[in-house]
Amino acid sequence: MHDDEKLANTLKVMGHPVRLQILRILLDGPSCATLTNRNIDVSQPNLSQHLKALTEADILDFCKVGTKRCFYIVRPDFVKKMFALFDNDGERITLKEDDLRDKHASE
Amino acid sequence: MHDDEKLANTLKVMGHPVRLQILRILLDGPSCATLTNRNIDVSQPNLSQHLKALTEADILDFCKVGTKRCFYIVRPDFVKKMFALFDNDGERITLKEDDLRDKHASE
DNA sequence: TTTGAATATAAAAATATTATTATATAATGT
DNA sequence: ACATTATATAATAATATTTTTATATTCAAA
Repeated sequence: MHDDEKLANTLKVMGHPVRLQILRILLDGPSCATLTNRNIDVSQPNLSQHLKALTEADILDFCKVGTKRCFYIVRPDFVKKMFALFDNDGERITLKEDDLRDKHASE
Repeated sequence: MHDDEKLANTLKVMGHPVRLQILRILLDGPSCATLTNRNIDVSQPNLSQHLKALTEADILDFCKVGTKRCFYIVRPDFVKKMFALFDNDGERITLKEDDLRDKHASE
Protein backbone atom coordinates (compact mmCIF):
# COMPACT_ATOMS: atom_id res chain seq x y z
CA MET A 1 0.00 0.00 0.00
CA HIS A 2 1.22 3.44 -0.97
CA ASP A 3 0.66 6.55 1.01
CA ASP A 4 0.94 8.97 -1.84
CA GLU A 5 -0.54 11.77 0.21
CA LYS A 6 2.47 11.68 2.50
CA LEU A 7 4.94 11.20 -0.31
CA ALA A 8 3.38 14.11 -2.20
CA ASN A 9 3.62 16.26 0.89
CA THR A 10 7.29 15.47 1.42
CA LEU A 11 8.06 16.31 -2.19
CA LYS A 12 6.02 19.48 -2.05
CA VAL A 13 7.74 20.69 1.08
CA MET A 14 11.17 19.92 -0.36
CA GLY A 15 10.19 21.66 -3.57
CA HIS A 16 11.09 25.18 -2.59
CA PRO A 17 14.44 26.84 -3.32
CA VAL A 18 14.91 28.26 0.16
CA ARG A 19 14.10 24.94 1.77
CA LEU A 20 16.51 23.15 -0.54
CA GLN A 21 19.16 25.65 0.49
CA ILE A 22 18.42 24.90 4.14
CA LEU A 23 18.76 21.19 3.45
CA ARG A 24 22.08 21.68 1.67
CA ILE A 25 23.39 23.60 4.65
CA LEU A 26 22.18 21.00 7.12
CA LEU A 27 23.72 18.24 5.07
CA ASP A 28 27.02 19.50 6.49
CA GLY A 29 25.72 18.86 9.99
CA PRO A 30 23.32 20.35 12.53
CA SER A 31 23.07 24.09 12.74
CA CYS A 32 21.10 26.63 14.69
CA ALA A 33 18.62 28.88 12.95
CA THR A 34 20.74 32.02 13.29
CA LEU A 35 23.76 30.34 11.79
CA THR A 36 21.64 29.06 8.91
CA ASN A 37 20.13 32.48 8.46
CA ARG A 38 23.59 33.97 7.93
CA ASN A 39 23.88 31.93 4.75
CA ILE A 40 20.40 32.50 3.42
CA ASP A 41 18.90 35.75 2.32
CA VAL A 42 15.45 35.59 3.90
CA SER A 43 13.97 37.35 6.90
CA GLN A 44 14.17 35.73 10.32
CA PRO A 45 10.43 35.04 10.56
CA ASN A 46 10.37 33.58 7.08
CA LEU A 47 13.27 31.26 7.85
CA SER A 48 11.49 30.21 11.02
CA GLN A 49 8.41 29.37 8.95
CA HIS A 50 10.41 27.32 6.47
CA LEU A 51 12.10 25.44 9.29
CA LYS A 52 8.71 24.77 10.77
CA ALA A 53 7.38 23.44 7.45
CA LEU A 54 10.36 21.10 7.11
CA THR A 55 9.98 19.95 10.69
CA GLU A 56 6.26 19.30 10.37
CA ALA A 57 6.92 17.30 7.22
CA ASP A 58 9.24 15.13 9.28
CA ILE A 59 12.27 16.12 7.24
CA LEU A 60 13.99 18.05 10.01
CA ASP A 61 13.96 17.92 13.75
CA PHE A 62 15.67 20.10 16.32
CA CYS A 63 16.81 20.16 19.88
CA LYS A 64 17.14 23.11 22.16
CA VAL A 65 20.58 24.21 23.21
CA GLY A 66 20.21 27.14 25.53
CA THR A 67 18.36 29.84 23.72
CA LYS A 68 19.20 28.33 20.34
CA ARG A 69 17.46 25.67 18.35
CA CYS A 70 19.73 23.28 16.63
CA PHE A 71 18.15 21.84 13.50
CA TYR A 72 19.21 18.69 11.78
CA ILE A 73 18.07 16.39 9.00
CA VAL A 74 16.20 13.41 10.35
CA ARG A 75 17.18 10.99 7.56
CA PRO A 76 20.37 12.41 6.06
CA ASP A 77 20.81 9.44 3.76
CA PHE A 78 17.46 10.02 2.24
CA VAL A 79 18.17 13.68 1.57
CA LYS A 80 21.66 12.94 0.27
CA LYS A 81 20.28 10.37 -2.16
CA MET A 82 17.58 12.76 -3.25
CA PHE A 83 20.13 15.34 -4.28
CA ALA A 84 22.30 12.67 -5.88
CA LEU A 85 19.34 11.47 -7.91
CA PHE A 86 19.03 14.88 -9.50
CA ASP A 87 22.72 15.27 -10.14
CA ASN A 88 22.60 12.16 -12.27
CA ASP A 89 19.07 11.71 -13.41
CA GLY A 90 19.52 8.84 -15.85
CA GLU A 91 18.84 7.93 -19.43
CA ARG A 92 16.42 9.98 -21.41
CA ILE A 93 13.77 8.42 -23.60
CA THR A 94 12.06 9.87 -26.67
CA LEU A 95 9.22 8.00 -28.31
CA LYS A 96 7.77 8.46 -31.75
CA GLU A 97 4.49 7.24 -33.12
CA ASP A 98 6.11 4.19 -34.72
CA ASP A 99 7.49 3.02 -31.39
CA LEU A 100 3.96 2.68 -30.11
CA ARG A 101 2.36 0.85 -33.00
CA ASP A 102 1.98 -2.43 -31.10
CA LYS A 103 0.73 -0.78 -27.97
CA HIS A 104 -1.67 1.34 -29.96
CA ALA A 105 -3.10 -1.70 -31.69
CA SER A 106 -3.86 -3.34 -28.37
CA GLU A 107 -5.73 -0.38 -26.96
CA MET B 1 26.92 24.62 -9.65
CA HIS B 2 23.43 23.71 -8.48
CA ASP B 3 20.28 24.81 -10.14
CA ASP B 4 18.04 24.59 -7.13
CA GLU B 5 15.32 26.53 -8.86
CA LYS B 6 14.89 23.73 -11.35
CA LEU B 7 15.25 21.01 -8.77
CA ALA B 8 12.70 22.74 -6.56
CA ASN B 9 10.32 22.96 -9.47
CA THR B 10 10.64 19.29 -10.32
CA LEU B 11 9.97 18.33 -6.72
CA LYS B 12 7.05 20.71 -6.47
CA VAL B 13 5.43 19.38 -9.62
CA MET B 14 5.90 15.78 -8.48
CA GLY B 15 4.52 16.71 -5.08
CA HIS B 16 0.85 16.29 -5.82
CA PRO B 17 -1.12 13.09 -5.19
CA VAL B 18 -2.83 13.04 -8.57
CA ARG B 19 0.44 13.61 -10.38
CA LEU B 20 2.10 10.84 -8.40
CA GLN B 21 -0.75 8.56 -9.40
CA ILE B 22 -0.19 9.49 -13.02
CA LEU B 23 3.48 8.68 -12.66
CA ARG B 24 2.76 5.32 -11.06
CA ILE B 25 0.49 4.45 -13.96
CA LEU B 26 3.02 5.55 -16.56
CA LEU B 27 5.74 3.56 -14.84
CA ASP B 28 4.00 0.55 -16.38
CA GLY B 29 4.54 2.01 -19.83
CA PRO B 30 3.15 4.75 -22.07
CA SER B 31 -0.54 5.41 -21.95
CA CYS B 32 -2.98 7.81 -23.53
CA ALA B 33 -4.82 10.38 -21.46
CA THR B 34 -8.18 8.63 -21.67
CA LEU B 35 -6.74 5.38 -20.51
CA THR B 36 -5.02 7.12 -17.64
CA ASN B 37 -8.21 8.94 -16.79
CA ARG B 38 -10.03 5.65 -16.36
CA ASN B 39 -7.82 4.91 -13.37
CA ILE B 40 -7.88 8.34 -11.79
CA ASP B 41 -10.85 10.09 -10.32
CA VAL B 42 -10.41 13.60 -11.68
CA SER B 43 -12.22 15.48 -14.43
CA GLN B 44 -10.89 15.35 -17.97
CA PRO B 45 -9.79 18.98 -18.04
CA ASN B 46 -8.07 18.64 -14.70
CA LEU B 47 -6.18 15.57 -15.85
CA SER B 48 -5.16 17.44 -18.95
CA GLN B 49 -3.82 20.25 -16.79
CA HIS B 50 -1.84 17.87 -14.61
CA LEU B 51 -0.38 16.20 -17.67
CA LYS B 52 0.58 19.61 -18.99
CA ALA B 53 2.29 20.53 -15.71
CA LEU B 54 4.28 17.29 -15.75
CA THR B 55 5.19 17.80 -19.38
CA GLU B 56 6.31 21.40 -18.87
CA ALA B 57 8.44 20.28 -15.94
CA ASP B 58 10.17 17.89 -18.32
CA ILE B 59 8.99 14.86 -16.41
CA LEU B 60 6.68 13.57 -19.13
CA ASP B 61 6.52 13.87 -22.87
CA PHE B 62 3.98 12.61 -25.36
CA CYS B 63 3.52 11.77 -28.97
CA LYS B 64 0.39 11.93 -31.00
CA VAL B 65 -1.20 8.71 -32.19
CA GLY B 66 -4.25 9.59 -34.19
CA THR B 67 -6.56 11.60 -32.04
CA LYS B 68 -4.89 10.33 -28.87
CA ARG B 69 -1.90 11.59 -27.01
CA CYS B 70 0.35 8.95 -25.67
CA PHE B 71 2.19 10.12 -22.57
CA TYR B 72 5.32 8.60 -21.19
CA ILE B 73 7.93 9.26 -18.53
CA VAL B 74 11.00 10.89 -20.00
CA ARG B 75 13.48 9.44 -17.48
CA PRO B 76 11.81 6.34 -16.09
CA ASP B 77 14.88 5.38 -14.07
CA PHE B 78 14.79 8.66 -12.30
CA VAL B 79 11.13 8.30 -11.37
CA LYS B 80 11.57 4.67 -10.38
CA LYS B 81 14.44 5.55 -8.08
CA MET B 82 12.47 8.41 -6.62
CA PHE B 83 9.69 6.09 -5.55
CA ALA B 84 12.20 3.52 -4.33
CA LEU B 85 13.86 6.17 -2.20
CA PHE B 86 10.62 6.71 -0.33
CA ASP B 87 9.88 3.05 0.06
CA ASN B 88 13.11 2.68 1.96
CA ASP B 89 14.04 6.03 3.29
CA GLY B 90 16.99 5.07 5.46
CA GLU B 91 18.21 5.36 9.00
CA ARG B 92 16.60 7.82 11.29
CA ILE B 93 18.58 10.10 13.56
CA THR B 94 17.52 11.68 16.84
CA LEU B 95 19.83 14.16 18.52
CA LYS B 96 19.78 15.36 22.10
CA GLU B 97 21.43 18.38 23.61
CA ASP B 98 24.39 16.33 24.83
CA ASP B 99 25.19 15.11 21.34
CA LEU B 100 25.82 18.69 20.30
CA ARG B 101 27.98 19.88 23.16
CA ASP B 102 31.17 20.08 21.08
CA LYS B 103 29.47 21.74 18.17
CA HIS B 104 27.78 24.21 20.46
CA ALA B 105 31.08 25.18 22.06
CA SER B 106 32.55 26.04 18.67
CA GLU B 107 29.70 28.30 17.65
C1' DT C 1 -19.00 16.83 -44.68
C1' DT C 2 -20.95 15.80 -40.55
C1' DT C 3 -20.31 13.20 -36.35
C1' DG C 4 -17.96 11.52 -32.43
C1' DA C 5 -13.96 10.70 -29.68
C1' DA C 6 -9.98 12.52 -27.45
C1' DT C 7 -8.14 16.18 -25.85
C1' DA C 8 -6.86 21.19 -24.90
C1' DT C 9 -7.78 25.83 -23.52
C1' DA C 10 -9.84 29.82 -21.22
C1' DA C 11 -12.06 31.97 -17.56
C1' DA C 12 -13.54 31.92 -13.11
C1' DA C 13 -13.89 30.43 -8.43
C1' DA C 14 -11.89 28.18 -4.56
C1' DT C 15 -8.06 27.30 -1.95
C1' DA C 16 -3.29 27.18 -0.48
C1' DT C 17 1.30 28.98 -0.09
C1' DT C 18 4.56 32.57 0.68
C1' DA C 19 6.47 36.77 2.41
C1' DT C 20 6.03 40.75 5.34
C1' DT C 21 5.32 43.27 9.43
C1' DA C 22 4.73 43.66 13.97
C1' DT C 23 4.75 41.47 18.33
C1' DA C 24 5.53 37.77 21.69
C1' DT C 25 8.20 34.27 24.26
C1' DA C 26 11.95 31.96 26.44
C1' DA C 27 16.53 31.35 28.07
C1' DT C 28 20.85 33.60 29.41
C1' DG C 29 23.90 36.78 31.43
C1' DT C 30 24.20 41.20 34.32
C1' DA D 1 14.56 42.17 38.05
C1' DC D 2 16.30 43.70 33.43
C1' DA D 3 18.35 43.65 28.99
C1' DT D 4 19.77 40.86 25.23
C1' DT D 5 19.83 37.13 22.06
C1' DA D 6 17.50 33.69 19.56
C1' DT D 7 13.59 32.45 18.08
C1' DA D 8 8.34 31.78 17.32
C1' DT D 9 3.72 33.37 16.37
C1' DA D 10 -0.10 36.00 14.52
C1' DA D 11 -2.15 38.74 11.21
C1' DT D 12 -2.08 40.37 6.91
C1' DA D 13 -1.03 41.01 2.10
C1' DA D 14 0.67 39.15 -2.08
C1' DT D 15 0.86 35.51 -5.05
C1' DA D 16 0.34 30.92 -6.87
C1' DT D 17 -1.99 26.58 -7.40
C1' DT D 18 -5.98 23.82 -8.04
C1' DT D 19 -10.51 22.73 -9.48
C1' DT D 20 -14.57 23.64 -12.02
C1' DT D 21 -17.30 24.90 -15.87
C1' DA D 22 -17.91 25.85 -20.35
C1' DT D 23 -16.10 25.87 -24.91
C1' DA D 24 -12.78 24.96 -28.60
C1' DT D 25 -9.70 22.05 -31.43
C1' DT D 26 -8.20 18.06 -33.97
C1' DC D 27 -8.32 13.87 -36.15
C1' DA D 28 -10.64 9.89 -37.94
C1' DA D 29 -14.45 7.41 -39.44
C1' DA D 30 -19.04 7.01 -41.47
